Amino acid sequence: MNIGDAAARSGLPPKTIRYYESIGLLVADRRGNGYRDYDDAHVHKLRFLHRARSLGFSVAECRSLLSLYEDRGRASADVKRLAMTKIADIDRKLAELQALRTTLGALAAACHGDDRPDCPILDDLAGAG
Amino acid sequence: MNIGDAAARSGLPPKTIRYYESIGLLVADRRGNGYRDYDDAHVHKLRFLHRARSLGFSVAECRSLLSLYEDRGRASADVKRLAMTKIADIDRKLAELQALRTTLGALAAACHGDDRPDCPILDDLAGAG
DNA sequence: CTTGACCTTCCTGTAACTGGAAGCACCAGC
DNA sequence: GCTGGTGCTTCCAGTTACAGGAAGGTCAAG
Repeated sequence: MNIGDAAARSGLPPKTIRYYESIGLLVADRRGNGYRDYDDAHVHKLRFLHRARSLGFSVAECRSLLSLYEDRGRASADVKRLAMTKIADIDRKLAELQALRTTLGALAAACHGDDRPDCPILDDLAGAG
Repeated sequence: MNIGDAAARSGLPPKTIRYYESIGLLVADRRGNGYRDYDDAHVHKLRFLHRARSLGFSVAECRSLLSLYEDRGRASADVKRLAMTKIADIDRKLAELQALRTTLGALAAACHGDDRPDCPILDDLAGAG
């Protein structure tokens, strides 16, 4: 099938699929006219990549996951290790964002937000840096 | 003072300060030898930028904040609006990350993580995309 | 006078695409 | 056979917010 159909079935835009091929992540076959040619196995892997990306795995991590996926004899521990690392990353980001949320929330709450020039938000930015 | 001192006092690397100047965010004076020259007002604004960036404001938003900061007659409502938008962004990201965290956590918990090839994480990636 | 630290500009690379231009392929209709 | 429209190809540029590094000028100390 053409890249457009593969895109529709995988949920990834054609541009992204070509990009993945350009970095060697998933290379398609070619037909006589130069068009890329996809079969169900390709689409399956594209969906795999789509899901993995949406779960926050980087493209580099997707490359590992894909090769683990294609390796019939791999140990589940290898996959779990990647997942645990990713979870730790997420927890760090969550903590950071929550701290930001708290700080900004407090500043916004302290700001009366009317037409007066006095503003605790700017005061904080100016003073606490 | 030289850019190195301004960097030390503001907490921003010289590279970043030059970058900010290159995009017109904060332009320094120049001395006869071509060196950038900073005074306390510059350093103050650099610290302002440093703090605002660390609070998650984009460089574009920092530009707005800085011009609001320099505008003695601005209304605090303008600043608060920016902050509230940013808070909404943060809340969206938090929700996304928490959903990721839940999904990945469940997958990792279901994976026995030993040397057997059976792996719920890969099964999910393969099937749920 | 030399050494080393600091400054300058410019170029490249990062992550993961997205948008757009120029040009070929294919199919339907006339 | 020709035309139109859609889809495919490649390649180039832009995005965000810098970081790394090269080549070369400047300055203070010894």
